[in-house]
Amino acid sequence: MKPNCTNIEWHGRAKCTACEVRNFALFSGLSSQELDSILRPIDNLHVPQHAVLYEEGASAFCVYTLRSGRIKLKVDLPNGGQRIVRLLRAGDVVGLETLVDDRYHHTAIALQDADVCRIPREVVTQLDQTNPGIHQALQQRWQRSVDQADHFIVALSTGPAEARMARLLITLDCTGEHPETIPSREDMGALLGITTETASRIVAEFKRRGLIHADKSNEFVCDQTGLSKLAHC
Amino acid sequence: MKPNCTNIEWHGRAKCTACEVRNFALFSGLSSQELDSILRPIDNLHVPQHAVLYEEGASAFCVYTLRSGRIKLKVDLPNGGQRIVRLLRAGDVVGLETLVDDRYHHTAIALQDADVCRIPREVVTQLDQTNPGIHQALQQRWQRSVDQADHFIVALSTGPAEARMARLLITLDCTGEHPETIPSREDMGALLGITTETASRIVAEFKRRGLIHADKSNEFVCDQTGLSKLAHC
DNA sequence: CGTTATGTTGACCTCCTTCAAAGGCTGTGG
DNA sequence: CCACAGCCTTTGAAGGAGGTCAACATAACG
Repeated sequence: MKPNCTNIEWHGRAKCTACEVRNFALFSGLSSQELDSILRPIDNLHVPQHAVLYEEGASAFCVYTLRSGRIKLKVDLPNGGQRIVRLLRAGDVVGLETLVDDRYHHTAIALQDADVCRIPREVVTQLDQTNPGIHQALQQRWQRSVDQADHFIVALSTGPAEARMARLLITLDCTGEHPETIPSREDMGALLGITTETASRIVAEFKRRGLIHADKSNEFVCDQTGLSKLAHC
Repeated sequence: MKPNCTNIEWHGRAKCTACEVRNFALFSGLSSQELDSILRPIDNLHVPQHAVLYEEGASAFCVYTLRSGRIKLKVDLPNGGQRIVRLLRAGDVVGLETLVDDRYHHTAIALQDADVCRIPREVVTQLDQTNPGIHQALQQRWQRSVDQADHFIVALSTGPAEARMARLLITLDCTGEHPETIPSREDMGALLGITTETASRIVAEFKRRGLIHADKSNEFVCDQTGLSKLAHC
């Protein structure tokens, strides 16, 4: 997790003004001028796979925008296990609770190598007050969190394990054009509220039925239509 | 569901300025003057038990503040069943998605007779722009929705059914001082992602073990400490 | 007082967990 | 380059938890 933007050497620094995240992320409503004046305290971090971005209960000073990669938000259970409550991808905001609470509510871990923009709380709150566009964008981000959480309840925590797994794979959206890295069986279990073994069994069975094709080491493609039949049960 | 505030006859109309909701709800940052100028378009509705406040997918023009009673947010499943994704009580805001979307994302139904304040979207958005206090309050409401959704994932959709039920009863917070109306077994099933029968079995078993005492018709009190032992499994 | 929802209980069977072991992949050191 | 360790995945067998279907009890209601 090494800083980038604050390092003048970093070639990506200049790209921030033309950052691809601008198009869908928090700052889409800003002019280049405004963007420049804010950019200084914002830092670009690389989060290697399995690295912890922040820990549940830790002091929260920053919000993050996910530029690439995938991040999971998990909560530790009293019995030693863990439950994943959110799965974030490029364009999602991480750690919004920073704006109203001084502690993070989850532990954020990179599922794959990820790039994030670290934004101090004050930057966001200030922009929020001065710029109506940001304000609207923030509300949308918040609602998106709610919608994603609801999806975890309705789609990933309801019904038999096989249907949940099918819905998870659909959620991951791994078509031929967009092959994705398949999560570990342990993570899939924590996502669906089932054991690692059951997750393994179901994935293995899906492979046998031809619903999943594991291309390379851990890239995979899946039959969306076939899966959606199972999802409706 | 009959309007109150707009009916000049209604005696509760005057109470709005001294509304007990003011203390914890959306308008806690407002002066009496400001409050008065806005109050006109706001209406107080009574929602009888089992009545539908709004339906999933319906056009969303209003946000609601829950003054009393309890409201469930549910989603219909493709197989005919249903999943409850939120349980709201006095002070909670209902239908926040109105501010960023023109459709409601859930169906809102009163578990018990409820009183709500109906607030047109424009009132909230306008206040949000002019009054920083409202702005902060709104963000907190939004985060609260996220936290409640997360609680449904972590506490009510994780682990064996008995532990989930124990956590649900703890969440309902029915001590001796605050006896609560126990939800129907069907609703408990939809809350926990289990069948009505299993919900019934567990509740009956809890009664036998003395963890729940059903006082009156459907008021009940429960042994919080006894339940929390089961919750940790 | 019959009729209809809602709660309770039983029997059976499926699904999932648990415990255990074997196979595969990766990295490391000899 | 091979051997070995460590981790993850896969698979098996057994037991338990929860689903399903059905009967019955109880409460609510006209």
